[in-house]
Amino acid sequence: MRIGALGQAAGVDVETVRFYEKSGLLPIPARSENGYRMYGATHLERLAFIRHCRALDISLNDIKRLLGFVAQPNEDCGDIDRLIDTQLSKVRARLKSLKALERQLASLKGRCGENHTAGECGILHELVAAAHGEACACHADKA
Amino acid sequence: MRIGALGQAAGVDVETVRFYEKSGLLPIPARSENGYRMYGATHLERLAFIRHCRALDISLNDIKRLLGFVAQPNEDCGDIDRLIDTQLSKVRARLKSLKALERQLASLKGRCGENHTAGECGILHELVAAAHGEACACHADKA
DNA sequence: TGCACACCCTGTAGTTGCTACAGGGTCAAG
DNA sequence: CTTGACCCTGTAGCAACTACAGGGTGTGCA
Repeated sequence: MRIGALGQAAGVDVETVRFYEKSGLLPIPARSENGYRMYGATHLERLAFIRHCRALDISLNDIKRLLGFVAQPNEDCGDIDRLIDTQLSKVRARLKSLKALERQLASLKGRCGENHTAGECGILHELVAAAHGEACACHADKA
Repeated sequence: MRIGALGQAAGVDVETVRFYEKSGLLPIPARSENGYRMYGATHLERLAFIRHCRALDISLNDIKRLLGFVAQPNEDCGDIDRLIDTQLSKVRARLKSLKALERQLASLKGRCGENHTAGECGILHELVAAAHGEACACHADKA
């Protein structure tokens, strides 16, 4: 199959496929006479693997490491476990800070008030207050 | 004050300060004889405002819009309200997908199992299964 | 035969929000 | 008089793509 078909099968843009090849994640494919890339089932599998890992927000670098394990099944897999663990920690940390963020934004929201000019806008007021280091609604929420 | 003092006062790297200036977020400061940037209290306020907005994950572009409102207090502030609202939606969407991610990673974690070779690794197994489109632990979790 | 159109190629530049140099100038203390 | 901390400009790098520009290829239709 050609790059377009591969991309479609995996739900990936053709540019992204070429990008993965350039990044060393997808093996260099054979070329047909006219120079078009020719892919087989193994390429599709590999691409699906990459996309699944990306859906888990695993970095391209880490995916490269995982692909190394797929290629060498006799290696110790402790690193795989640690990789997933690290990934989970990252996600949980981000989750925590996003939750704080949500609280802050939610408390800002609706503060706009009745006076619909920027000078009287509650939101802008709060943001400027923060710039002065005063207690603002969004930081007060931390407690 | 010079750029180093400003940066320290706002908790920002000097390179970042110059970057904000180049991006049009910080007004161009006066220069002393030797060409050093000279800042005053208004610059510090402005910088603090920017950092606070960044802490709320507001994009530099949106911050520029907010600064426009600060400069023109008589404008209608409806856009400010909408901006915060959009920001909140973004954060909530990201939160949702991160939560799904956490579930998926958590279910992968610990699947490594007893056999400590990559070929027998449960995690790798699951990831490869996903590449085949089979039900894998992390996607089965969706229900 | 001619041409439109969809697909493919390479290579480079753009996105966001910084960060990290390289290669220089300035200034006060020891 | 030299060391060191600070400042300057300008450019390149990060992640993970995305979007061209400027070309070639191949199929269908009139």
